[in-house]
Order: sequence, then C-alpha cells, then structure tokens
Amino acid sequence: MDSKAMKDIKIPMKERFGNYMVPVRDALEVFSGKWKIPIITALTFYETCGFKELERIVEGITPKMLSKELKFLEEHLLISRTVENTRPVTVTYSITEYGKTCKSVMSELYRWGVEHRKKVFDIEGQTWEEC
Amino acid sequence: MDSKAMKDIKIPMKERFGNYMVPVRDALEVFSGKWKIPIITALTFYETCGFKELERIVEGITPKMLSKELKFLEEHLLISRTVENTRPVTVTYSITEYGKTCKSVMSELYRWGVEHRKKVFDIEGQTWEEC
DNA sequence: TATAGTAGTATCTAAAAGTATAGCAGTATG
DNA sequence: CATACTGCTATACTTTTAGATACTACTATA
Repeated sequence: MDSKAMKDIKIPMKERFGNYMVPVRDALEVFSGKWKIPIITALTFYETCGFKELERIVEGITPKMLSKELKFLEEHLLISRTVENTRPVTVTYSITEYGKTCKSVMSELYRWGVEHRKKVFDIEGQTWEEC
Repeated sequence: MDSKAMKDIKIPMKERFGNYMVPVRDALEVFSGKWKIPIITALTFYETCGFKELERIVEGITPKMLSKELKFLEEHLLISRTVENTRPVTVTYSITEYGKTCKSVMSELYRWGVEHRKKVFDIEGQTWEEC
C-alpha cells in the first residue's frame, strides 16, 4: 500500500485560507505594542487631550513614543489632530467616530485576557486580584 | 479666577482604570507576533500536526521560531505536545479545548481588520481583493 | 531675566524579535 | 553504506522596537 496515499498531506495555510491572515495582522498592528491601546483608551475616555496631557495620563511614555504612536493612530484614522490658534499654540488630539469602533476589539481582548489569567495563573497559585 | 480650577486635571490611566490594561496585554502577548495566530489556526483546522508538518503548513517559519512558539503556546495551555512511541519517534501537537476559545478573539480581530482595510486602504484606491 | 508651560525632535543605546545556516541523534530505505 | 526522514538545538546575525537623555522653539508669568 502506498504510504503517501495513506498519510493525508496537509496543505499550507495560504493555500487553505488565502489571505485570511492579512486583516488579522492589520488589526494586530493597531492593537499590539505597549502604548497604542492605552492612548486609544485615554482618548476614548477623555474625548480630547493635549500632548502634555497625554504624556501625564499615559504614565511612563516618552514624548518620542507618544509622538510616534499619535502619528500612527492618526494615519489609521482612529484619532484626529487639531492645532488650536492659541498662545502658545496648543494641539488637541481626539478620538474619531471610527476610532470608537476599537472598543469591540479591546473588550474582546480584555474579556479573553481575564479568563486567560484565571486559567494560566491560578494554577501557579496567583490570583488576578493580586496583580 | 483660578485657572487651575478651570481646566480639569485629567488623572492618569492607572488611577482611573487600575489594572484594566493587564489582561489586555496578556491577550496581546498570545496573539501578537508573526507566527502564533498562524500556528493556532493550523492546529484548530487540522486538530493534530507533527513538527515537520507544521513547518510545511506554516510557510516561511524556521524550526527555531516554530519550536519557540510551540513551547510558548504549550505553556499557555493552548496546545498539547504528545510524544508517540513510534520509530522514529514522532511528536504530535494538538489544539486543546481551551485553545479553541481563541477563535472568538481571532474572529473579532479578523472582522475588525477587514473593515479597517476597507476604511484605510480604499482611500488610497486599493481594494481588499487585490492583496 | 529666570522659570515654567506648550509641542514636539534628535541622538544614542539596549532589548526583543526574527532570520540564516548548520548540526545532532535516531531510524528506515535503497 | 549513503541518503533521507523524524524532531529538534546552537550560533551568529540583522532588523525592529522601545527607552533614556537632551535639546529646540515659542509664550507667558513672576
């Protein structure tokens, strides 16, 4: 008997799923990293913030990272940047209507993360509350 | 009038949300990176695969990365590793029941990613189908 | 004039993530 | 006995990401 006929050869992901991974990676590009979700959450909560305000609200971020992430989020249409004609010039960042659609993803990540923490860390005798 | 009383000072995220970010980052740890989702998807689809099989299915991955990611996913209880008593020894990796709970997160990431691609890239005259 | 607040940029460094290449131990096939 | 398959590991390297530190330019206040 032909052993090659016996073991069914599993075809690669791309062949099976095509570009299934592409939008998933797009989404991950937006949500992964240390700072994007905290910034989105801050702007979702406060609606509008200045640069220095965000620096204080998103604790630990450096101006370089904040600047970089804000540019990224603006390019991805999640936030908007407005220069106010004040002295000194102030810049306000706001969540866009589109940016608010992130909530569903973030709450799914949160929901799964809470369960995951229970599942994985309860074994090691830790509890979520202690963190 | 006191200007400090006028502008409401926005308190930091940690103070406002506590450890809200912790489970979100836990979830992102599992789903971010280049290979974890492809591996989870492959094992969700095929149920059980050998190491070399995964190397072929998840195209482009190196054995080092595959080994590393499989260890990670096993530690996080998403997959199980079984050594079969055959000659030569074969090792099979399977998705666990718990591992299947990733589906909800992945489909949310997919769903949002598809919309995002439309929103962001249609502007530049590209369409999702071309990718 | 010194200080502090606005919004950032520039430069350098460290750490993490990923890639390339090679090799090992075991078994089975021709 | 050479080749090729199984399941990996080791080493060195590059690329990406993030962080630390300092600095600019402008305005307002004491």
